[in-house]
Amino acid sequence: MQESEITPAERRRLRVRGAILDAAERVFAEEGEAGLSIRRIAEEIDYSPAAIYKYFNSKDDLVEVLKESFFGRLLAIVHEIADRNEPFLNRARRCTAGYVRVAIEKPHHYVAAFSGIASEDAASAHHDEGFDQTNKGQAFGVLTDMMIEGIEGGHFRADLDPVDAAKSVWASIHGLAMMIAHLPGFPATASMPAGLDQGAFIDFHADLVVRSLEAGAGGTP
Amino acid sequence: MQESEITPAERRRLRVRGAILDAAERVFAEEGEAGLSIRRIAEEIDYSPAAIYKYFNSKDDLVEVLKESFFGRLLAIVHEIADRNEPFLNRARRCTAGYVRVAIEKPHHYVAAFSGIASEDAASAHHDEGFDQTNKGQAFGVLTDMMIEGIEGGHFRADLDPVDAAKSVWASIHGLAMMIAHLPGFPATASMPAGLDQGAFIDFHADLVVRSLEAGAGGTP
DNA sequence: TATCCAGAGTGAACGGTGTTCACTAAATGA
DNA sequence: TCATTTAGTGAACACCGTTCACTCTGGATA
Repeated sequence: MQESEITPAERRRLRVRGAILDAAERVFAEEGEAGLSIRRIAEEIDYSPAAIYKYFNSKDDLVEVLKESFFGRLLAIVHEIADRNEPFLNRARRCTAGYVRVAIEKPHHYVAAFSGIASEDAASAHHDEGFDQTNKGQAFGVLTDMMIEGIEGGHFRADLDPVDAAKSVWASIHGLAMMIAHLPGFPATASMPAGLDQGAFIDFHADLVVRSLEAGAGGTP
Repeated sequence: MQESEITPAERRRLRVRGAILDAAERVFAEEGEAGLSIRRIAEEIDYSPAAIYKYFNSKDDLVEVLKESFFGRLLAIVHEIADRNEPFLNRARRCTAGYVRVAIEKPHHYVAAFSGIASEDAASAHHDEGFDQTNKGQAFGVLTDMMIEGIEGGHFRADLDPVDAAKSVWASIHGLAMMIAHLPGFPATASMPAGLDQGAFIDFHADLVVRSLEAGAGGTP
């Protein structure tokens, strides 16, 4: 027990667990949470539905793993962009646009990652994890750091609170990501007049979001 | 048959239909789409589950009515604010903040109104309704009109395309509404550092969103 | 008034869901 | 070799949306 070796049994277990997650990931990406069922996963990997419960306590737990790993990837990419060697405002724009682009690569994942959050958030608070321990907390940290850099560098308004500004920026780009995830093809949609295509619109939106923070803008006197 | 009088039978039918919608509305507001079941509605109004199907073709149809009526109310209130006699920038800020406030009054409704949209949007296009005939199209129209007014009045950057600007603004406020709907209490959340309270944050966000459009800001040269 | 029928309302069923539980069989440790 | 854990199973439970054959009744018609 105190050996840190990985036994063949453990390796087997990990492989089956991986197969379950792979199958789930595949179905989820294509058909979303609605199309994903325990029986479907079981069928896909030639096990009985009950077997899944030897590896996950519930369907929610399983889906939680998918969401966390997706969000982790999103975080990593945004982080990578944020650390590039580029003029600040370019980086800021690329970060916001990049967030949206990665988010909408797997619309079902992105939507789901925010849908079941209420309980999860309460749960993580209960587990005494600080806000910077969760994936969402880390994503938020990247954003806040960028605000601080922008304000201290004189790019952004000096009277901005970095935390509130970060939340506002997140809300704005989250909104675009959700719009695209829910109505695929947005901003080119049947219920709206045409305009920029999707790629250009993402950049346009990112530009506006960053611009709202810049020093020298109008606003309340 | 050609009489336009309302017969007692029709009145009865309308009353039962209303009772179904009332019960559904009540459950939906409290527990969301997950907690709403045909059997639950039937129980609530002392009918059998099968009876519901004499009034609605499917659960989706029923929920669609709830969503449409909520979105109609949201539209009406934003419209009302947009038409007030106030300085333009104030109106713009109040509109965006008002949208968020009304949206989060019934979080489940707001989320649902955007969740099942993909098919609905395709369906409405198929039915040859122009984009200004749908509730969403109308809401969008209000926003676009405001952009045009702002640009022509010299409040907003002259090089903005009103349609794209309206979409961007909508995305930004939609994002905040979704954030609050999904994580109740946002921006005061376990996974984020504290800052402005919810009411103040909505105004702050609205201010930033409007500011991003204002003439005289920085931005790409 | 007697008759007919459209339509409201029902109970039982179908196929689907997540989940549990008693059970077998195989692998592991002593 | 024996005991104990553990992977895996099939059947069942309680729910879900939906359908269907059925009864009953209110109102129009002959």
